[in-house]
Amino acid sequence: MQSKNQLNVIHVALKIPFADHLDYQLPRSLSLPPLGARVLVHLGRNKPVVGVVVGFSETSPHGSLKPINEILDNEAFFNDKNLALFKQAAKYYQITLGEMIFTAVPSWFKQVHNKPVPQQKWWQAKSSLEHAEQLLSTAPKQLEVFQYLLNHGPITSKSLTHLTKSAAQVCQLLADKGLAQANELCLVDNQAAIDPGYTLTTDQQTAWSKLQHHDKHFKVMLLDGVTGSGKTEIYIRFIQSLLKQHKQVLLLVPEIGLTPQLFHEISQRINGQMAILHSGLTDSARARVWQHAKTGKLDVVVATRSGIFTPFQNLGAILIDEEHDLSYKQQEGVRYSARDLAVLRGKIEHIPVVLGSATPSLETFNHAQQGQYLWLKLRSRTNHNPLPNIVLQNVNNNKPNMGLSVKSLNAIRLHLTEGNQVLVFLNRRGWSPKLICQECGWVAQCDDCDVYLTYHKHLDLLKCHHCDRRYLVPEFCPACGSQHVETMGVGTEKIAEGLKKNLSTTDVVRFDRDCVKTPKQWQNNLEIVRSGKPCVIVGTQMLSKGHDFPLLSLVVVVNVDNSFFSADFRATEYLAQLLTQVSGRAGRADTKGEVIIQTQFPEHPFFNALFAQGYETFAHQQLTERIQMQFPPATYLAIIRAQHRDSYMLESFLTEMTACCNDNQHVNVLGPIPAMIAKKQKLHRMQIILNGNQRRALHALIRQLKQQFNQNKVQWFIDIDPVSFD
DNA sequence: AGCACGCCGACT
DNA sequence: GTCGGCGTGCTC
Repeated sequence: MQSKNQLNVIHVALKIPFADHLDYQLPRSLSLPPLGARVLVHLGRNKPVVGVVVGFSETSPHGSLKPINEILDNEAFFNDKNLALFKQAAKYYQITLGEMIFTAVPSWFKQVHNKPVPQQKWWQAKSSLEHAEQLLSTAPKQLEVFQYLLNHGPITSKSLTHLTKSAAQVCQLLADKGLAQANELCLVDNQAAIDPGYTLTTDQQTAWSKLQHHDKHFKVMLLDGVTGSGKTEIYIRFIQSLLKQHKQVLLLVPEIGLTPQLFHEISQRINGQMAILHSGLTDSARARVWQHAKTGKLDVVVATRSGIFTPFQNLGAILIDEEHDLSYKQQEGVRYSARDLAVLRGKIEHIPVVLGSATPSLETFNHAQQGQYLWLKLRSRTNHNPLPNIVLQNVNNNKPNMGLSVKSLNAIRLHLTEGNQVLVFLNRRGWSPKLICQECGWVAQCDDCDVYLTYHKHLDLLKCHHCDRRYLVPEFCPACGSQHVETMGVGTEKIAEGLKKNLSTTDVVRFDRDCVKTPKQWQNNLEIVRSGKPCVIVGTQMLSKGHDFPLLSLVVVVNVDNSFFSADFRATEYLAQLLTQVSGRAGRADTKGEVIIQTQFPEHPFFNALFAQGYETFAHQQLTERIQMQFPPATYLAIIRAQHRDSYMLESFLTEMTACCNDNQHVNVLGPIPAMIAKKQKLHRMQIILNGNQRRALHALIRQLKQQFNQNKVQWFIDIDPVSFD
């Protein structure tokens, strides 16, 4: 079959950092694999690995080529648009094509054995109860399962194990009798969608009609709506209209915790197959979603960050909820931004991209203001809840005790007696973030990291929040021998204990990484809150987004002042987003909500800018400032990060690298400077910050550096469009 | 990245 | 005498 001129050299992308692809020879025994198919090849000494076909040629510049061992897909695993996304993303983030592809793929598809993805069986009753009762009069267990299927199906047999351990077998028996039916997907009844018959607000109507004009081509739209303005309703209508055109929809959400809520809300309103995709799933579950999205069996996928790479047969739109959220940026390995890749993917697939937020990032805000993105504003609240009353509480003349001032405590008491719930927000877990010697000023630090240790009272230990190393509390100051070593500052543990002491009759529910480690603990905590009795919720970042607590009428924010001294130029943007999001949680239909912010600087212009004029005006001011100061989004940023156990080696290496950048016309170079955490797990960390007003020049410089410094003495990597300096 | 080869220090 | 540290170099 193969003639002389045939393309027998196959370009295979592999998970390697030094080349986009390696060349392999197609043996005569195999037919030409399609572009985008996975193949099995050997790499190095004799290691079988999975690669992806990304090109063909007649000849190769390399000497003797190894053969393709096996073709794993008869049809393309990735279509042209998928490959285009990977190629452009790899180029943008300055990594190899293979690295990009293989950070996206569920590991099931990287396994050399190429077994089919294990399927799930969703069982459903297929007969009437009367008929089943006749047939199963002598099989009570089967009848019980049948009844359960009738009321709760479709369901997996795994979710039936509370009825019988052999649920899978019982289901099969029912199927044999024609009483039940299994499907590989959770088939939704096509008539089941509920139409609550909402009337859209004027804002919603305007947004919705504009949105409909852009449902068949590439267009980025910012759905800019305050909390309670009905963004979800717009998402749902958009999804419905796309499903009618037999298109698929990808909806990205920031955190795992949010997926079930939104999933549920949407699933009730649409006729179609939905799936959730997030890092908490098993690998085979993730692979299953990929497979069904790829073959077009799924209509809607609700996913977190990595879901942006899900292959679809006929993708119609990408929606990104809470687009400003930092969790869309991967902070290790390939540092991609799912939000930015969504825009890229929209362009490649010729489909609309909807970015939703009550507090858009300045990057997105900028695009909207310049008209590159279509700006859809929702300014009125559908629930007509009045906006909360915001109180800036000066803690200088109102000293907090256990983190909360007397005024705050009184307010909390008042709201509780009115039968409401209260949220105390504090971005710091543990008892106190510092252990300090009162005489010489020594502060307990981690031996392996350059950070202070946090005291945890329930453990009576000092903990490093960066490497998790634990230390005993010293009885004497190791520096001067003094006995006056005391904790300083406040964390969630202390706040919660202070509240318990002061409000002995009320439940205090704590949400932080120490208390909520598993989904079950989340659930337990949620149940207490959802039960509706008055309680105080103490939480960190974990709580700022997502879960709706309908009975919340007061939010107390503790310790926001750090942001005013942060070295991160985005700190005030983040604080504004956080305060706006958190404030949106306070207030009910019948009670006006209240937000108390404990601060030493109530006169700070930040508060006035944000609260007197609102987020939009605030963002506008910030943007003007950024442009003046030549910071993103007016310019483009990249960070070169490096770490080494020898601080001298590290610094001299980066100094050499900086010298190569200094004569660049278009890029400003800052560094080498220590990373914000200058030492982590025994490794010193430094960085070079590159800031340029031309993306091309910045990328060209980085490409040059990669070529020039491709040694392996000092580990370094590039972070394009960094969002944090950690 | 992963893996092999290779050359020097502290252990049965 | 070996085990094992990590420096160096290669992968089509």
